[in-house]
Amino acid sequence: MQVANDEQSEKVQNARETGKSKNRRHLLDSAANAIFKFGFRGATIAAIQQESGLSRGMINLHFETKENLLLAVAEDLSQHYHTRWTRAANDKSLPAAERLRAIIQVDLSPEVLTARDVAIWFAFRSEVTSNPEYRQFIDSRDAGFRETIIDICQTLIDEGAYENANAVLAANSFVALLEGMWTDFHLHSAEFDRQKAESACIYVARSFFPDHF
Amino acid sequence: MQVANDEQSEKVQNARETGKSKNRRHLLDSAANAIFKFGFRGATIAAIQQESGLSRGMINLHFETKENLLLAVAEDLSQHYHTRWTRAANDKSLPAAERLRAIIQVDLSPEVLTARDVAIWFAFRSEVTSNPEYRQFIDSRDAGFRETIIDICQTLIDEGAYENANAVLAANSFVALLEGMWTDFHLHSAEFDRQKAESACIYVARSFFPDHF
DNA sequence: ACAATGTATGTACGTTCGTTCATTTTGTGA
DNA sequence: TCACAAAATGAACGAACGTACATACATTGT
Repeated sequence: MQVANDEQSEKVQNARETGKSKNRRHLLDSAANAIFKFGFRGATIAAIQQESGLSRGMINLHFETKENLLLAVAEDLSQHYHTRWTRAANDKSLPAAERLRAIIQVDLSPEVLTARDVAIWFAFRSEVTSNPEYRQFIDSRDAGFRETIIDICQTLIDEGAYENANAVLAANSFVALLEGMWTDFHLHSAEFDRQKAESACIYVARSFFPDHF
Repeated sequence: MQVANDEQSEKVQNARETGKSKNRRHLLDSAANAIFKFGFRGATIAAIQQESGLSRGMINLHFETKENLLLAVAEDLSQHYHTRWTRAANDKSLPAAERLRAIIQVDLSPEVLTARDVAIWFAFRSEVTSNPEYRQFIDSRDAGFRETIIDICQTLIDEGAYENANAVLAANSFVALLEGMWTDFHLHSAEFDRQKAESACIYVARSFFPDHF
């Protein structure tokens, strides 16, 4: 979350404002760490405060309520992921096959697929049925992501003139495949091998589009 | 000589014993419902008690602690899933391709893939990093599952003499694919279509093993 | 330099948490 | 039938929860 200044173009932050936004940022990280270390249930005000090293009242000063802080963590995570995959997917100079490869690589990169962040994804997703407010943030692979993959698959099918191919089915498979890799990483992060995961994804891509991969 | 048959062999349940185990079973379901309705954090003693209609002390009587009850819920869920997929996978009379199809179908069936159970899977998985005791139960697709899929894939590769095929990569893809379908179902249960999900899985299977699917 | 204003602190408060346990109810065996 | 034991109950407890708020500190504009 960016600091909302009066003037959108200029960032004339005084020492006071920079200090405040710095603490806000620090609280987001501390809350994320607390969720990772102690789980959703263990991420209490006391735990987050101890993690941050700041004072107890800080959370309510910056976020009013603890729930608002958690929502801000989810939003932060969502934005972080969104900027990464769109950066990889929207490089129109690359051919479709390379864009698909780039999306896969980003999804499995140490920048996106971290033990902490994936644990937090799971935490919010676990309560999405009981707390619908989380939905807007946890649905990282939203309609836009899926549609992008569909477009790429359709392009590849057209380029390769593959018979009996189906862009929607192929795209759904890819989305599920990537989700499943995240799950595997979350549950077996010690044995997880990013290279093998990528190989499996490319293996699927080659099966779908043998002339491209 | 006297045969010691009185103990352990038969379960002559009293009305008292049946009543107790009935309440235990009821508490497991009530706890599961509470997790589904209110999330892991909202599944308090009070919530579970209200859900069950039983008295407050019941939980501690049957499970000592609330955490034990949660562990029992995880164990119950794990066993339920395990019996289902093994039943589908171990029918040796079926050819390998049909066994793979059966596993896919079970995984996506209304018996296994329910909104409540998947939400509970996510709940326990979300805290597996902070509470290692959960690991033994939440790893539904354990080594046995993966190895079974690998075996099936290897059999199919041998049967079809597919070139450039790799059983491990194919199996990892299938496991991730099924996990991803669960995630999709969890996040978009309203729009989720079991038939389309199965079609996507079969689409992958056909891409891997065109002579079999 | 100095009010004014925004930021930071930590104690205090009411609520809710999980657990305990004295009591009541129910089923069992003699 | 009756003494006994197991099962079930719910009020009571200390601990931990999130929040409110009086206070202290730091930065700003004049």
